[in-house]
Amino acid sequence: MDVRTLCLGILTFGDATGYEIKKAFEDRLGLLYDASFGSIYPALNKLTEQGLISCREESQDHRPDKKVYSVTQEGQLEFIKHLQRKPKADKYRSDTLATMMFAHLLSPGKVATLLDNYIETCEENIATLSEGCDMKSSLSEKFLCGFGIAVKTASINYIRENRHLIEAESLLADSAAE
Amino acid sequence: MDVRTLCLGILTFGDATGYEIKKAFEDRLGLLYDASFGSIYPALNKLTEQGLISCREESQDHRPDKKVYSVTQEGQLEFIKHLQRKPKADKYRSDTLATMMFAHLLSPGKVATLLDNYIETCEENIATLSEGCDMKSSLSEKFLCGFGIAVKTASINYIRENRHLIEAESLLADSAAE
DNA sequence: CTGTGCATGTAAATCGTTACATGATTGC
DNA sequence: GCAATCATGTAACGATTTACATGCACAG
Repeated sequence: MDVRTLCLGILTFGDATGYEIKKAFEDRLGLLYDASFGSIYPALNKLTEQGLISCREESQDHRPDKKVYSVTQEGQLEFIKHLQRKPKADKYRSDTLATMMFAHLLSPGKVATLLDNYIETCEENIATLSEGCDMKSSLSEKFLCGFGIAVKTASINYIRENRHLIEAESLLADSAAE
Repeated sequence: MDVRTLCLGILTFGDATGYEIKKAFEDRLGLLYDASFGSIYPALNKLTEQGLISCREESQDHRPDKKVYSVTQEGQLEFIKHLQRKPKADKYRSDTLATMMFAHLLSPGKVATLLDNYIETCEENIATLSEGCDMKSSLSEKFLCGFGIAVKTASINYIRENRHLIEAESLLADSAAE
């Protein structure tokens, strides 16, 4: 799903400014998708052009003016139509795991450190998600949060139980290099 | 990791043509990364320009000529240097899961179908990975394969146990719409 | 007085896919 | 005869990030 579509979707939860949409990306979809201002603002302009959202300007005291966006009927319909499409396959990108494919080029110490750091990051993710999970209002947010926790927990367990495989590969290459 | 770097890495396993590198992406990294010819061939040309790989042309009987690439010493060093860098955070992109965030706009039937299909896809992934896992020669490949299986298995279990959350959200919105 | 939060935007650069272009061989 | 596999490449297009540009308010 591209930023444009996701912005439209986020606005179905209620009116918001570009700035708030950025936060919604972090809060609601942080696990899956993110977007920078450089993609959000142009996306909002395009959606407005297309009549899928509307915009009203509000001036504030002690704050910069803001543009509050709302979904139009066409926008809501367009988004629902988009949701009917066959979802694309998941994609899991991991620099660390990719690096592990080249364990034959790394020292056993480096491999161990990478795996330790990876586990640590997963644990931090779980902590953040657990914290957030209770605060979330909607069931779907709890669902996604829990999904993240489940996947990260499984990742940690797998690595703890199988890191010897990758560490062996590195050792092997290391001794061969002598 | 970008395609250029990954091509360099794949070549550390042995010489290969662009075509074979494409297959290596599928075989070794299919779970994590993929690349099209449109990115591989230009990457190989650039790496050659930079002197990180070298190229020899081989003509074949009954087959088109091919260009076989090898990593140079500089290339190997450059790649190892790249591996030392702090790996970027993992990113899990899922259209299906993102769609679930908008369950309030979907019929309960649609949500159920999406989840069923998602589980089915995960099961297919697991089957493919299990099959492949035995055939893999290197320990690191087995490790990655196993990782995929572990994550997908955890995903399925989580969804089976928690799909009621998301299905409730959809039902709620559905009844409110009446 | 410095960083953080609020608030919006543009332009350049990066990275990648898709589609096109070409062409032989092998298996069904 | 048609699809698949082998084999290489370019060009158009799309999406997104990064860096830049601006500016006020509040807390430590």
